[in-house]
Amino acid sequence: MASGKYAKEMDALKEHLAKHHLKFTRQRELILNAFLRQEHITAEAMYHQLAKTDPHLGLATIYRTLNLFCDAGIAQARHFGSQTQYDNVSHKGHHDHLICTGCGKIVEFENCEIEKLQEEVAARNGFSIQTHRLELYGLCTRCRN
Amino acid sequence: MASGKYAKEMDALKEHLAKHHLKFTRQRELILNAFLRQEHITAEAMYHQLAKTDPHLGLATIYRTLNLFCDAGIAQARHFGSQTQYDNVSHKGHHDHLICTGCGKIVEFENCEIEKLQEEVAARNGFSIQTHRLELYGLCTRCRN
DNA sequence: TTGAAATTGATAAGCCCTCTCAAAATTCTA
DNA sequence: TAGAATTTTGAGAGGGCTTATCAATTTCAA
Repeated sequence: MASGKYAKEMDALKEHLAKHHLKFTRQRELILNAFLRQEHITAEAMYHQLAKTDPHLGLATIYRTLNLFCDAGIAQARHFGSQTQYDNVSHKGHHDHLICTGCGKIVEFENCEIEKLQEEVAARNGFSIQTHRLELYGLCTRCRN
Repeated sequence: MASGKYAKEMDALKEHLAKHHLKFTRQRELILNAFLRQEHITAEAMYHQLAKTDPHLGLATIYRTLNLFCDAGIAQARHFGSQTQYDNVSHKGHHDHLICTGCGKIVEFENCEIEKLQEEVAARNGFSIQTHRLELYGLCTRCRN
């Protein structure tokens, strides 16, 4: 049992590592702690952020580790524009996105009723939801003219 | 007024072209007709599909044209994996997905209540929805053991 | 402690998409 | 309708983001 601020996710990671014969490294711990402070981040952004304290951390390692987090259910990759955003699944207030197809504007929102209906749909099909992704595409007020 | 199976979209395209001082070309007509037969397609897939009958149609032209369709409101780009999917906006019968993170099983579903709530959220934020994407990730019955 | 196996960092390579530019096609003008 | 002006096309070069490669290092189980 790990202790500390992010004990739950640390345990989830360790369990995933053990199950797949992977190893717990300084870099993985480092990147996990940095990642969990964010709601969502790109590999590039994390690279620059960590470079301040760990200048020798490679970009490839960041990518590999964030993808590992996705496998472990801690992160979720989302393609946004030309880059990949890694979302923090455990972040409270999971939010969804309204995306304007005209100007690219993004509005975040949260809706409990929708989430409840999602649970119902999942239950009807024998699924237990771990996470979800909802993106609404349309035109914002300004672009509708 | 265009005639034929896809008259409505053809008119929409011509109107957009006229408004922006662009030209109506053989390639644009060709690609539009091929595109409207699909629910969604990638530029690469369309390139190979059209190569059978028009081997000299360039990939860059496909990309340019599909992006033009997006500007004209006929198509909509969506990043999926490493590629861009161009969705046929006029296509009805949108469905969502339940995805098992254990075995990869995918179940399609449709839920009017969720769609209604989506409309409400969008309206509250001044958006008019063109399309959406909803994916629920979790474990199916079998994988939960 | 020791050896097998996994990971790392640097960079090359790959993929997807856009840019460039001369030749061709379309549209406008008279 | 002929010619001029403008846009588009096709082919390949270029660019951004991500993954593959590989020798050196680190982890972990026995």
